[in-house]
Order: sequence, then structure tokens, then C-alpha cells
Amino acid sequence: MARTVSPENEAIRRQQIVSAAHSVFIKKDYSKVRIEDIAKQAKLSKGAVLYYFETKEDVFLALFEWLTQLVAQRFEAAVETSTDPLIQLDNVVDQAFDSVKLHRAFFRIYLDCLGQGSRKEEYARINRAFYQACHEHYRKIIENGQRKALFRDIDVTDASLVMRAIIEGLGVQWLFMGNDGDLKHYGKLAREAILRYHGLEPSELAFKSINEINSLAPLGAR
Amino acid sequence: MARTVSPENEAIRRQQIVSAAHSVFIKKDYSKVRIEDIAKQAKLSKGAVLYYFETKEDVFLALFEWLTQLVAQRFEAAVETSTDPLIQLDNVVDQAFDSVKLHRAFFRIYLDCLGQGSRKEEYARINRAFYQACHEHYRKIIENGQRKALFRDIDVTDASLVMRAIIEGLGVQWLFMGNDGDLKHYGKLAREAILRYHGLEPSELAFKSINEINSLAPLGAR
Amino acid sequence: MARTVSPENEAIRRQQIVSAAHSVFIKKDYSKVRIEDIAKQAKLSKGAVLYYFETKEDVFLALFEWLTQLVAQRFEAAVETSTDPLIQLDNVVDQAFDSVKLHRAFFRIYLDCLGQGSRKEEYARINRAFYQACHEHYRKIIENGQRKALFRDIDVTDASLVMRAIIEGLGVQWLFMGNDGDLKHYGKLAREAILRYHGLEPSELAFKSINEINSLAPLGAR
Amino acid sequence: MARTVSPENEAIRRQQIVSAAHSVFIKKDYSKVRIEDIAKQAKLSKGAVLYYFETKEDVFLALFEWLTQLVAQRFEAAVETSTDPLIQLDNVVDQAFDSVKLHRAFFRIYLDCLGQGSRKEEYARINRAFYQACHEHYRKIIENGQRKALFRDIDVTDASLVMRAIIEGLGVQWLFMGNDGDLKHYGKLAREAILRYHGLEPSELAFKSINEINSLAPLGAR
DNA sequence: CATGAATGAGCTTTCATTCAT
DNA sequence: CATGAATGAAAGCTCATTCAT
Repeated sequence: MARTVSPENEAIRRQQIVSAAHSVFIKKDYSKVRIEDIAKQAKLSKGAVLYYFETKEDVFLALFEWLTQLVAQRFEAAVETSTDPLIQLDNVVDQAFDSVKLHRAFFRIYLDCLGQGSRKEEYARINRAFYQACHEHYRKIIENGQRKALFRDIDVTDASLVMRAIIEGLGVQWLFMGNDGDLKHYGKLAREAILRYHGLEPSELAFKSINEINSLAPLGAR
Repeated sequence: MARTVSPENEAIRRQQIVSAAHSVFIKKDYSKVRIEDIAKQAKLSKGAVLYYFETKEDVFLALFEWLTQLVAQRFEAAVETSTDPLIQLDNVVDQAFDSVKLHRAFFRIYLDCLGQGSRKEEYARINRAFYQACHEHYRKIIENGQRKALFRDIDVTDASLVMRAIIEGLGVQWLFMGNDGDLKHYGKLAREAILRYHGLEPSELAFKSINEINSLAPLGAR
Repeated sequence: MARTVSPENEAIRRQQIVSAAHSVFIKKDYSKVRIEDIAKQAKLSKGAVLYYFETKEDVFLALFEWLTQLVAQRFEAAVETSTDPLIQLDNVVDQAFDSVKLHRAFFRIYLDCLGQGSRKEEYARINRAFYQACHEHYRKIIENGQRKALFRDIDVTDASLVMRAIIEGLGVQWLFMGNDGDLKHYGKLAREAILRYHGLEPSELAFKSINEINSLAPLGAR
Repeated sequence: MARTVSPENEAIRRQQIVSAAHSVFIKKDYSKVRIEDIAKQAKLSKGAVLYYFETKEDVFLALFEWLTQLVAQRFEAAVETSTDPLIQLDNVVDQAFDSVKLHRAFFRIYLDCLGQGSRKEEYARINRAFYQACHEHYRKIIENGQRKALFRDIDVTDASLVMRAIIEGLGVQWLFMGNDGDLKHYGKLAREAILRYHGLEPSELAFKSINEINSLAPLGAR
């Protein structure tokens, strides 16, 4: 019932505007997007946009926050789905490299906002929150893997940083050098790199069930 | 020298402007930097900047190209310094995480331009060239490591993508979440993650000479 | 009225701007007139002018069109006033040479726009439309004169071209070589030249009523 | 000897620049032509152009003067060629409507300068001088025609104004509404209109020698 | 609440003109 | 004399923001 366009709720209008900004921001970069573009996309007036957000920048901050929270939530869901760390990892990686369109769209906006964030504290704050959320979920996988003695016993915080680096770093490279067909390959690369980092030989794990895997000691323990 | 009012060479003036843009761009982001800021920094007139570059964007393209080539050259030098793949890697990672100021400065501009590049072909082209240059040098390390049977035998192109992802991914995270004191730790993390990806146990390698290392077979072969 | 701050109608604002441009354009030529001049004259802001017209040039195109249509309408009215071809002609010539201020103003802008029109299709298009409107009305006079056997029987299209040439050509010469007192003389010259072209001896016609004239056969028939 | 490019003579350089301006001005209008364009066309440096002419406007004044004098000289030559007023007229009209390219080029620049001249005294002065030169030559034809009792006896000054109006007015109309094939027709129209104005029936004169014509009394005398 | 006309600061870009060489 | 690098005033245009309705 709360999903109508009716203005009973400020949050709805704000989300309506943020979604519109999202659509527009995919095509043009920050400096080229006009409030009018967002208003038009949201089927609102310019005045309405500025009524719900103090400034244009506030719209983009809200967008950045919404988008990163969305992705973080997907990471959470990816982890919650299973108790098997290998499947959790697969899900997280899939989620990150999945859905070509969303991926490109996310990275475009993400990079733009990262650029902003490298200088403006508001953007940086949101991005830090995003990283923290990521690490919270990545950590669960790593701790789970270590608890089950599948992953080698290393510092979880460090491992999470490396995991995020591999996922994000390959994602950006795909954005610039890959094509739609490559996406799965980049995902596979990320998965393998993360597993190796944790002392597993990915080739041995392919298509194996958790039970079978459990009979394999991690590399570092062999 | 070469900074006189009458430069025999256009290249000198262009570099003068690019360097000035660099200084300014560290503090403000693209859309906030005015041509006049660059001109002032270069101790030139607004007109002079536009005399050597057609548009403001051309200045930034030149800056992005210069900066990425600079970093790529440093990678090249880092590789050329030694024939030992482990030392080459150390050098590349050090180079990437070294020199705090340059690092921050580079990443700020790099991220801004990545953001642009996610939509504008000119930026994307330069970034692709940068990635290619990186991979060219990273490859040498990997091939060298594989030739010396230190690194496990995996696809070099893939390994190079992963290596870049780890370095760039940790670099960006450091930019947002790290502080100057952390930088070395992030570098160590990158090094270890890369080595593990290639089948080496980093802890065993620390402070060991190449000769000693040579007696150790890579993990995958054990 | 209609000059209120809240015009229900866009057309009113546009006309307000065009009229302001008219006032300004009389004094300065195209390249010297700044948007701000027009805005000031219209008692609007620079932004408002650009709100109603995409570019400065669009303002001038609208001005040129408005001005030529105005003159063409006056020609139409001059023809509609009478059924006597001689009186119609008198009216058209009077109208063209009449009203000193308007005449100078019109010719100044007209010549500037003609100059633009000699290269830019948009101006040329408007001027062609103006010529066509002129010829439409001139034709009526000529056909009327021929029907009444006052004018010699010649090609109407050609005659209209000549008529326009005489009126415009003498107008321009007056602009450069005449003074306010001369204006009537230039008008008389135009009238006589046109009548002679149609085979009438103007001196015989002066101050004569249409009835008396009717008793005179055209020159060509004598 | 004085026609080399060598700079012994200031007048040569000035003419070189004026000719270059002519070439450039045909394509672009005043406000779009840059000094650099003229310099490039003249194969000189920007500095050289401003060395021989104080300002950019001075170049255009010189161009306008040169161009109008050139045309006036052609009118003079057209008159000098014959002692027969009908042939003189033919020559003048031919000259005016002749040579399609030159005609278009002339009218483009002429109209641009007329536009300037409607406000700036320097241009107006040159244009007045042009009209005076035209009338000087047109007068000779008219006086000649009247002396030979071919033309009706009317005020010569007035007749010259009308003659110029017909020629210029049809020229401008051709520029906007005619095509290359039409040019001769416009010329014929001009000739006939002028002759009729002087009391001659053009059709009777076609292809007739002066002797035959002499036996015909002017219309007004019949 | 919502609108969108109106504002005007601020930007890029152009280019005539200057002047050291 | 000649050059063309350098200047900087001037202009068009954009667009976030305001505010009367």
C-alpha cells in the first residue's frame, strides 16, 4: 500500500527521486546531470526535487548511499543463503559479477562517487560504510571457512580486505577491458583467486559438494 | 631551466600546464577546477592554457595520460631492477604503495578519471592503455616466476588481471579506510595475496634470498 | 496590460524580448548587441531571455521574421484599402517610404539580416518568405491594373520583381544618401518609375481621380 | 616589377591582405572572420596583418572600398566602351549581372558592409562614394541618351537613382530567390525596366542597331 | 505542497591586440 | 620588419536555486 505515488510519505518521494537520479546518472556523469533531468525522469517538477532534497548534491549522496546499501544487502543475502563457506563465496562473487547491466550501472556510478569521495567527506563516509558492510559479510564467510578448517588460519580483517580488493579490482578491469561474454570468466577468476588466498586449490573444488570438500584438508595444513 | 618565458618547445609549456593541472586537481575535482585555477598555478594566463590545449577537457586527458604513463614507467623500472621475480614483485608493490603523497594524489585523480572513463571513450582509451602497460610488466614477473619454477603454472593473462586487481583494490581501500601508517601493511597484504595466488607461502619467503627460495618448490608442486 | 510579471502566455514574453531586441538592434549591429543589452531593455534577466530563446541568434531570427511579417502585413493592408490599382500602388509606396523612423529602423535591421542571410540559410529562408509575401501583394496590384487595362500587359511575376527592386533599391539609397526631407521625393520617384514601367505617364495621373484616369488608355495601347 | 610579393612596397602588402580578406569574407561573415584566417590566407603572420592595418575593422573598410571601387571602375569601363547609350546600358547591366561567382561574392560582402554602414559612418562614407561613382557613370548614359533624343527628357539625378535601384534591387532578389540559370533573366528584366523608364519600348529595340533605333522617336515625344 | 518562471553567478571559450624576440 | 606566444576582456550559455503563485 505504501508503494503508490501518492505523497503521503516523504520517504516514498525521496526514493522516487533517487531512483530517477539513478536512471539518469547511468547515462551522464555527475556534472552533466541537471536537476531538470532528474525531475523529468521522476515525473516531478524541478521544484519538487529541491523540496525533498536541499541541494543537487544531496540527491547524489542519497543515491550513492542507496546503491551501496543495496549491494551490501545483496552480499548479506548471498551469505545468509548457505552455511557452506564455498557456496557463500560463490554467491557473493556471483552477486558481484552477476547481472551484467546492473553491474555496469553500479560501477559507473560507484566510480564517479568514489572520485567525489576521494575529496569530499560525505561521499567518503558513505563509501567507508559500504566497505564496512562488505567486510562484515565477507568476514562471516572467512570465519566460517576457518571454523570448518577449510580455509587456512589467517587474519580475518586482512583476508576480507584482500577479498574485497579482488572482487572490486577485477570488476573495474572488466568494466574497461571486458565484454558481456567475459563477465563469467572474471567471476571465476575472482573466486579462484580468493580460494587460493585461503589455501585451497580451486580446481579440486569445482562442482564438488561440501561433503566431499570437507574430506580435503586445506592446502596449508597438508 | 626550461621554465623560462620563451620556451623553444611547445612540449615544455604543455607539460608545465599538465603539472599545474595535477597540483590543482589533487585538491578539487574535475567539475570544480576552473581553467583559471590551472592558469594561476602555472603562472600563465587563462588564454595561454587554451592556446596550448583546445579545451579544458584536453588538459585533463593529457594529465590522465601523463599520470598513468608515469606510473606505468615506474612499474617498468620496478621490473627491470632485478631478475628475481620475488624482488620484482616487491618492487612493483612497493612502487604502488610507496610514497604516500603521490599515492593519494594518484588515486584521487585516477578515480576521477576512471569515473569519466566509464562513460567517455577518450578516458576509457587511456585507462585501457594503462592497464595494458601494467599487464605487460606484470606478465614479465609472472613469466619469470614460472620459468624459474617458483610460481605455479597458471594462465599468465589471468594471473596478471588478478595481480592488478589486488594492487588496485587494496590501494583504493587504503585511500578510504587507511592512514599513512597503514600503507606498509596494505603493501604487505598485496604482496602476500599475490604470492599465495602463485602457490607460494609468503611467510616462508620473508627475508630469504633468492637462492634459498629456489630450494623451495612451489606449493602446487609439493 | 499583458506586461505583468506573470504572463499566462509564453508568446507575450517572447514578443516582449523581440521588441526589446528591436530597440537595441537599431543602435548597435548584431555582433555588438549582447544578450544582456536585450535583457536590460526588456527589463528581464539575461537568463530569462535564454529561457524563452535557445540562443542569441534565435532572438534575432524571431526579430527578423517579426519585422518582415509586419512590413508584409502593411503591404497587404495597403492593397486591401482600395480597388483602384493607382491608389493601391500609392499606398504601398507610401507605406514603404513613410514613417521615417520606422523606415530607417527597418532598413538597418533588414540590411544586417540580409547580410546574415547571404550565408545563413535560416535568415535567407525568412527573407525569401518576405519576398514571396511582397510579391503576393504586389501581384494583386499589377493584375488589378492589367484587368482594368490601365497597365500594359506584361508578365506579372517579372513586373513584381521590378516593383520590389525599385522600392527596395530606392529605400536603401535613401538610407545612405537621403535625409528626412528627401523621403517623400524618393517615394515619388519610386511611384513614377513603377507607373512608367507599366506604361503610364505619371505626370498625367497626378491628382487625377480614377474616373478621369480611366478615360486615358495605357501608353502601350495608344 | 611592383607586382612581386617582396615587401618593398607597403601598398602591395596591403592589397595582398585585402585580397586575402576578400577570399575569407566570401565564406564567413564579418563577426566570424578572424584576423588569423586572413593572415593564413595571405600567407602572412597575424602580426603582419596588424602591422599594415591598425585594426581588424580597418582591413574590412579597405576591402569594402577596394571592392566598390572595382565595381565602379567596371561601370566606367562599360560606359567608355561605346558612345551608343543603349549599348552602354547593356554593358552596365551585363557587368552588374555578369559573372555569376563574382556577383554572388560581391553581393555577400556588399550586404554585410551595407549592414555595417547603416550604423557606422566609415562604412557609410565608402558606400556613399560608391553610389556617387555609380551615378557619375549612369548619368553619362542618361545624358547621352537624352542628348541623342532616345531617352525622354527627365531629371538625370532622379533617373540615375532609379537606375541604380533597379540594378541593385534585382541583384539582391536574385541573390536570394534566383539561381545561376536565372541570372540572365534578371539582367534582361533590369535592362527593360530601365529602358521603359526612359520612355523606350524594349521589345522594339531588341537586336536593332543604333541607326535603326535612331529613327524611332522616344515614347514621350510620340 | 507543488510548480516552473525567473534569476544571476560562474563557467568555457574566443580572439583582437600587444610586445619580446 | 616580422613573428607568434601570450594576454585578458568580453561574450554566450548553463543551471542550481529561489520564490510568487
